[in-house]
Amino acid sequence: MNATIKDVAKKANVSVSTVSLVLNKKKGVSDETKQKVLRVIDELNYHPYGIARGLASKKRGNIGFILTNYHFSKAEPFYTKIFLGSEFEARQHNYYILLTTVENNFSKHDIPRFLLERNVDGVILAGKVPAGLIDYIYKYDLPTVFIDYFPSKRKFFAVLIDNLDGAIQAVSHLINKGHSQIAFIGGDLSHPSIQYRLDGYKQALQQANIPINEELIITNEPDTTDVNGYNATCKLFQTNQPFTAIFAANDAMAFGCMRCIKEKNIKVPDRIALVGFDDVEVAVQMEPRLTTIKVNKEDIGAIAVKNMAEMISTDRKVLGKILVPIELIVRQST
Amino acid sequence: MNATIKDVAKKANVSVSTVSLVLNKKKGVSDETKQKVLRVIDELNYHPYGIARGLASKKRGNIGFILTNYHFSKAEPFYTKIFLGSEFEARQHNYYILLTTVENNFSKHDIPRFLLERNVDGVILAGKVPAGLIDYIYKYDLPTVFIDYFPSKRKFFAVLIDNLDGAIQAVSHLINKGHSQIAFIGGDLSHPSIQYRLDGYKQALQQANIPINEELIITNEPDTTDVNGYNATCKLFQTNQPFTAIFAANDAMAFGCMRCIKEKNIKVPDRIALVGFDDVEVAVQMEPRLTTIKVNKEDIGAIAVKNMAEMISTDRKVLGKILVPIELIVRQST
DNA sequence: TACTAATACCGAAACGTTTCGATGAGAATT
DNA sequence: AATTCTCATCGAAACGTTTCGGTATTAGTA
Repeated sequence: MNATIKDVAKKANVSVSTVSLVLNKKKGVSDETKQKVLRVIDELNYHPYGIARGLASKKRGNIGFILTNYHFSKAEPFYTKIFLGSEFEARQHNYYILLTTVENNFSKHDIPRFLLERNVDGVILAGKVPAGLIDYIYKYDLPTVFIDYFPSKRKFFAVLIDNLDGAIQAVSHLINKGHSQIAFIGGDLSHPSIQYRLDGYKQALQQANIPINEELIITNEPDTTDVNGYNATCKLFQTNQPFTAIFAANDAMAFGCMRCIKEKNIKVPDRIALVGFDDVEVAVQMEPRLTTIKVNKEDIGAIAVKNMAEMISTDRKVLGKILVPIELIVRQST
Repeated sequence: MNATIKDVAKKANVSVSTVSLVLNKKKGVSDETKQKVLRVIDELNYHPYGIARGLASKKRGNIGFILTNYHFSKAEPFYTKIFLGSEFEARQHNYYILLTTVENNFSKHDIPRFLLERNVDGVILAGKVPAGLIDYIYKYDLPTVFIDYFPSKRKFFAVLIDNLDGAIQAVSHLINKGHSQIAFIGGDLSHPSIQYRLDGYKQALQQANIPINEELIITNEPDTTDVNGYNATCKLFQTNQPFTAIFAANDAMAFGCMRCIKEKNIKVPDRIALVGFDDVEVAVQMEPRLTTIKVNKEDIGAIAVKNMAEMISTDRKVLGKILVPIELIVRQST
């Protein structure tokens, strides 16, 4: 039904291998034959059969993209956007992304099928994936890129958000606005990103010679969700420490924070200014609109794929971290 | 490096074809040899090489998933959730989803590569995809499933939201709450979904013997976004028609609607009740929380894949529409 | 007992490419 | 004139499966 390379060869009066050479833009074909072959390819509307190509060449043309179920089904499409960025970039390099989600409680029975069937040339791991899975992948010795997370005791290549710089910019912005009593609400310090944001908060204060008031740092929430932002803010008010601004570890917490502030009938930004982190969609829908640190999520995915493509083509592993720059977005809440 | 079917055959003292039979659970193998082969497979940690399998069997084990760029990057992950549902269901049936996004202004140069390389056994098209692409796919004669959209002049199989029923339930709910002056705000009636929601609105009123007041129906917005919801609501107030409830064509519009109402310092639900459609994430974050019609997005994707898997395995095309049931979620806005 | 049917298994072709070593024709070097 | 080199092209193996026709072996039937 569909034309094969044989049909092309026959019609062009050359051998199959010559057609293959033309197809793969390899040298050793005269210009004349090349043109002839290309013409026939066009006439027959021929396109190489991907799977046969893969079998012969050992190249799959696929990149596996693994994230946890939890990360993919979360309300804010943070990782989804990263994935989208990967998808776009992948097409530039002629790769498909095979996406799979894994459960947090990983067992050896849910090893992604694309690994078992050796269906990918490399793997991108986004977010905090189970350690068991990471172990497994390292055995395969496949090019691997981590996103927004990295394994503690291995060599790796990771694309990360510049959390430190983001936090510094956020807090410096508040300082420039005249604030000096600035609170921090966060949670889950075991996640490197949150720890860096706290570090940045402290550094910014130090740079401005503002003493750090530990009572204004609320970090004992279990997670960085809306509800925890609400709770942390309530706790903050209970300390009775004076403050005029809050830096929330992410937008979700900022959202909960705002709810708490509104309940107390306090005006934002008049009496309290608020800055978030991530620039998720809801940040714009907040009332007043949230000043925050923008992370270009699509870029992250694209960078990951770009490096992956390079690893695959050069056949050597890159190591290290890439910090993706952030941007301060000033809106109404400060 | 990796064990092949030959290795298994040799070690189990059987032929390659026998191993293949065991692998594919076909009959014609004695229980004894089957056990022997399975044991060796386990010992060698053998797993068939997907690509070779595909080449020999003509089955690809992939399903293409196409949506427009616009639909994938939109704020609310409506289609993303559908995609996630597909992904989960696909794994149940041992398929991969190859996702690709296409531009709205489609040209023959951006035909998804998985079609050119014949890398998929079927295609799922989510949302309003360019007609040119649809034409192309029909030429391939691949199993095809549409989601939330269908081509006007072709035979097709589609998974759709039960918009009519949803609208009837939404409006009936308002009527049961004692409302009789109920407005409708919508836009883009050319999209079948919105038209059905308007139809349902009218039917519900008729069932309750409430006359339809055309002045309370605002549908001349270009699209169903937040901003348009805001504008439509402003227009509604300008008509000076009395009303006590609004049915918005979707949650995004309901969100804009709420903004407009709040600006006028009108209490919801005390003076005006509000119902949306879709149950997107922000519906819960609205203040007051939005009563709406819940659409199970993951289900939609799952149903699409389930039917696709069936089409592929039975090798015949199913035609018709599947209406996915909806659910009224009563929250604070009514 | 001789023939047929069913069962378990095998060998080899086929799937559509890439790749590598071989070949022949000219051109360049000795 | 003989030799080597380069270049364009080709033939065939290889990739790892599935599948189909064939063949012993055994069981069943007349």
